[in-house]
Amino acid sequence: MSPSPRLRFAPSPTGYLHVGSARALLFNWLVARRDGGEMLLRIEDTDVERNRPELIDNIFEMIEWLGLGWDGKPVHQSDRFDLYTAAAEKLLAEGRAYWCDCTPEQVQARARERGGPPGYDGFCRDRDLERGPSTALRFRTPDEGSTGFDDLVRGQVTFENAKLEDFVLLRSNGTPTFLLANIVDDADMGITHVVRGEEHVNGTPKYILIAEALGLGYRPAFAHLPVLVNEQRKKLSKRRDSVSVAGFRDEGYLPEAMVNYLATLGWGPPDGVEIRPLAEIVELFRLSEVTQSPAFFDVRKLQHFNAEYIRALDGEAFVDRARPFFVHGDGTEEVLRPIASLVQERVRLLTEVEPMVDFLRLESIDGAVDEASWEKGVVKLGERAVAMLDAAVVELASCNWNADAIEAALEAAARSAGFVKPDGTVDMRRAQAPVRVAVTGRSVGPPLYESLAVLGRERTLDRLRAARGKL
RNA sequence: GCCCCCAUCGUCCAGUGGCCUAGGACGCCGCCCUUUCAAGGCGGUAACACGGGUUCGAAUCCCGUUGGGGGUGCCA
Repeated sequence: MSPSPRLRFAPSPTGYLHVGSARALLFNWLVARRDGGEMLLRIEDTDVERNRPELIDNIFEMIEWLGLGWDGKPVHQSDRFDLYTAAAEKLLAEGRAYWCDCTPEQVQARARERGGPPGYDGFCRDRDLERGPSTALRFRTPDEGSTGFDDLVRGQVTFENAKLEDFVLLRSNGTPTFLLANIVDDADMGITHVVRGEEHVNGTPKYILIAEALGLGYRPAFAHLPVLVNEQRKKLSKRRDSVSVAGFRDEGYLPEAMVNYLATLGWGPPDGVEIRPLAEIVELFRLSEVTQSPAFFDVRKLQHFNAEYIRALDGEAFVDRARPFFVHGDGTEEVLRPIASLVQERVRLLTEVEPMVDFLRLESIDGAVDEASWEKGVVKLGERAVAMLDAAVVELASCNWNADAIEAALEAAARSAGFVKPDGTVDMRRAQAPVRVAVTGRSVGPPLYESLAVLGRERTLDRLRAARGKL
C-alpha cells in the first residue's frame, strides 16, 4: 500500500483569494480527504515587494468560509528563507548556478537585438562573477537532453532542456524566487502530490531540474488542472473579472453551493448528478478523471446551484443564513418570518431576501412604486383598475384578517369589479395586479394574500386608497 | 517568435471502437399548474472544428490543418 498522500494548497498573498485558487484548493482537499491523506497550507510570500500580509487573513478566512480546512500549521515561506538560501548556496558550490549582474532591461535589449526569442541568453554563464550588490543567482539549465513528467491529468509532458533559459533562483535583493522556494518546501514538507493550475506546467521542468541538482531524490506526482476562463475564454483575472471568493460571499452565495459548483468545473461525477453533498463528491472524485480543457466559470449556473441550496435549507436555517444580509435591522426579520418559506423558494441569492420583503417593512409605499409595474399592472387596466381598487377597499375593510379571509374578500372584490371569466369563475390572474402594485409597489413578489396578512389592514387600505387617488 | 497543452450542444460535464438516430445539467423557447413571480411537471432548441488515414466499424486510435488557451518576469 502506498504511503498516505500529502498535498498542499500554496497561495500567494498578492490578491484576495479568487475562485480559481479556490478550485485548486478544493481539488487538493478532495484528493487528501478521499485517500486518507493530509492537505497542508503554505503561504508563498517570497516576494517582499508585492506581498501584502493583510491578505493572508483573507485567505484563511475564505478557506474557513468554504468549509475546507487544512492540516497542521500554515507554513509561511517568509519564515524559511534560510532553507532556500542554503539550497541556493549548494547549487552555487556545485556549479549548478552562477551570479549574474544583467538588469532585466539589458536582458530584454539583447533579446531584441538578436531578434530572437525573449528571455535570458546566458550572458553571465561563464563570467565567474562574485556575489555583488546587484547580482542575481541563476540556475544553469542543461544544454542537452530533456525533462519530462507524467502528469496525472494530462499524461506525459516533455520539454527539451535546451529550450529552458537560465532562470533566477535568488533575486539581487537576496530573496528566493517561487521556483526555488517551491521545490525546497515541497521536498521538506514531504508533499506527494502537486496539484495546481495549468499555468504551472511550463515551470515544472525547472522544478524537476532543481530537485535533481539538489540531489534530493525527491519527485512528487504532478496534476495540472485546467484553468478557469471568462466569457472571452481568457484565464480568470483578478483585475478583469470580479471573482474574489469574498465577493461571492458578500453577494449572498452559500459556501456549500460554491464548493459544489467548483467541483463540477473540470470534473463530473460518473452518474451525472451534479448537486450533491460534499461527502459524496469526496467518494466519487478521481484526479485521473479531471478534464484537460479550460472551463468557463458560469455565474448563472452557480446561481442555480445557490438557489437549490437555499431551498434545501430548513426554515430556521434559512432565516439564520439570511440575517447577516439585512441592512435595515431587526424590522426585516420580523416581517420575513411569517412568510419566510414563501420567500425562500423565490430567491437565488441571500441578498435578495430583504428587498423582497421591503414593502412589508416600510410604513408607506410612496416613492417605492416601480414605474413599469404601475404602468402595466394598474394604468393599462384603466377603469377596471379603479373598480378593483375601490372594491378591494370595501371588502378588505370588514373581512377577517388572515390569508384565507383576504383571499375570499379579494375574490368578492374581483367579482364585483367585473373580473369574471367566460365560464363564470373569478379572474384573479388579472384582478390581483392592481392590488399587488398598489400595495407592494411591484408586479412580482411573494404571494399576495399572505403578504397582506402580514402587512396589516390599516397599511393595506392606506396604500389601496393612495393608489386609487392617483388615478 | 519560441515552448507546452487543449478541441462533443451557447456553457459545464457523460461518452475510452460497435450499446450514439450522441446522454445529463445550466441557459433559452413552448405547454401545464397557478393570485404575480418562483418552484414543480411535460416537451423542445442545440454539438462530435476540418481533412486525411487505421479498422468490418470511429465522437472515441494515428497524422496534418485550423481554432483556442497557458507559458515565455530578479510575479506566483
